[in-house]
Amino acid sequence: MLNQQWLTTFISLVELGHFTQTAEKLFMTQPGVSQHIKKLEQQVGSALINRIGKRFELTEAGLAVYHYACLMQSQQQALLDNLAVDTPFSGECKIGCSGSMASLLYPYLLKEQQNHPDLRMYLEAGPNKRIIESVLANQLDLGIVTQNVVQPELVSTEIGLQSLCLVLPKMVAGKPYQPTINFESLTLLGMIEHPDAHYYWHQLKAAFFQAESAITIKTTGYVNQLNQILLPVANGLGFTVLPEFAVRSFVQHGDIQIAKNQDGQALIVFEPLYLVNKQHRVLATRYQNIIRLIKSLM
Amino acid sequence: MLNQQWLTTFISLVELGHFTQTAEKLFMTQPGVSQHIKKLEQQVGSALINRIGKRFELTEAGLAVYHYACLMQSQQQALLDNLAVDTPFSGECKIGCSGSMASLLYPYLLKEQQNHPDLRMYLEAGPNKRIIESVLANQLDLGIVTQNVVQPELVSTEIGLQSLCLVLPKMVAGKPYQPTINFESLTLLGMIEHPDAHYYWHQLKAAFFQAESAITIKTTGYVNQLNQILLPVANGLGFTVLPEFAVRSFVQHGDIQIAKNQDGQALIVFEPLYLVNKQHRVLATRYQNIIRLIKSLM
DNA sequence: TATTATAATAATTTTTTGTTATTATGTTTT
DNA sequence: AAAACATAATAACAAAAAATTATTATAATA
Repeated sequence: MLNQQWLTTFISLVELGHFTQTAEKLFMTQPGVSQHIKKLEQQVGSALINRIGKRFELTEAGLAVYHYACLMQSQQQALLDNLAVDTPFSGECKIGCSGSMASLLYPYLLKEQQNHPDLRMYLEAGPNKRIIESVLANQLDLGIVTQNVVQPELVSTEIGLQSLCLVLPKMVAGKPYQPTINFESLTLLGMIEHPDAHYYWHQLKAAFFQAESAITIKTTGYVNQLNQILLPVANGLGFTVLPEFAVRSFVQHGDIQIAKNQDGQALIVFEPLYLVNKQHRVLATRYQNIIRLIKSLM
Repeated sequence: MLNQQWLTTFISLVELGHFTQTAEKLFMTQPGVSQHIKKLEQQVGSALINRIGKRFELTEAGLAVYHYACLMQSQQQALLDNLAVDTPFSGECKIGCSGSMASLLYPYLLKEQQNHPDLRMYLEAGPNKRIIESVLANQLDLGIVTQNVVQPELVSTEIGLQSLCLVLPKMVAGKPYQPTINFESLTLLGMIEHPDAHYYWHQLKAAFFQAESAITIKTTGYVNQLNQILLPVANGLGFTVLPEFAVRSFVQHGDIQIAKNQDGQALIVFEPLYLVNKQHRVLATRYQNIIRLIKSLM
């Protein structure tokens, strides 16, 4: 790797055009400057300056290295400036959660960013598994998941409950569809899949259809855009399982309904939400505020 | 400045997660790795890793420094790759010339770039003086000027002649304008200025109006966009002086005419064009081709 | 619990870097 | 044109930095 100190010397030399003056400016001796340049030329593998008597002219390579050196210097300054601060309202917040959680959370995060323009929100929606992997790989600092992770590298804190409900069409093939369903009718209707559908369905099945747990349900569609998952349901093409707040924000609310069991009780299960972060990475101060915001929303 | 070698060690450490393995990979000993990290932390001014027993976790600063180090490495690779090659058909060509010359030259330069996609043409139009300054400051490698520069830092080679002509409107205030002019009629008409107008006018005056050289001509307009200089002339608002090829490429050719003297001879002066570059900077190979192209156009 | 593996520390050697003194060669001044 | 001055290269030496070896403490693992 190119020696940065030599690059610094080279910058001064180019700008002053003078070995002795460069030495004075950098509190070193003139032979030191000569040495730095010579070594830099060796490292780079080509002449940087063209010596004309006691003056010199930059070579093609010299000009390129000069520009490079200037770039390095400014980038390093930027790095050091960044490292110095750990303020509560600036910096990048890298968070991951499910798609439905993202659509709930993102507006609030953006509002936060508007209030504090030096914050930069980076929100990634994905399934539990990928979020956990990303947190482990330092690509995300904070994850919101529905599983209580047991890995020793991670800490998880319960922050609240989310209610999952089974969403049905109001009409199927032109006829009203009964909200008081049984497992067989679901089997006939089929499921609209989405990234978390399998996991959500598993939760619901465990709560309400323990007996039939072995039977698999046919899939009648797949979308991974949250705001489009309920469209096929509204069109009578299948049922799906989603968090309640995601269902409430659906526009064509009249075309869907939440399933009930024989007693008229809504088919809803509550599942805990966990905040996940790496055990030994101290979260930056700015996350305290974000965590408070997330908790207040649950 | 951050020591690049230490950064390299840090990159390996982060990626391998292991001091001993890092040492092996970089052909050094394990205490050396420990030393590098310690020194880097001192230089940066904050801890880069959080030591948990024999394992470690990156800190906020550590992650930032890791990203920085990766960036440095790729940028340096890019630099060294660039330095290695001096091929005739790749690299940046930084050339300066007058606006009119630019409009003649640019299409050919672009054609050259299309034939050799690794070439990058950077053409700057400006007055002689600025071109010479830019060449001196290494912002341009090659200049085309109309003055035979005498500075010892520069070399200039004559490459041809350019013909300057005095352009008049066909009509002024609804009446045909006589192309056989004298100095007085020009004085009445006024001049449309552009960046090189003064210098061009000086040349023409010296050739045809030596007696009246002290008299100044009023200015009736100014544009620095070459393709718009002749518009006010076409509208009868003034005369101007331009290279002949720039006049020929003007669209509303019917609205302008080239001045003649009493003998019916066109008022044209030839002025030499010079290629200028720095004496002690060896031009990259790619310029040989460009110079050949320029000469062929003259 | 014993064994193995890993990283930190201290002491020493090696390498690198910087300085002084000197020389050769340009620049400027008279 | 000659003398005075200034500048950069070189060589020899001193100082500082970095790498290694040997050792120890401690964590991970069988």
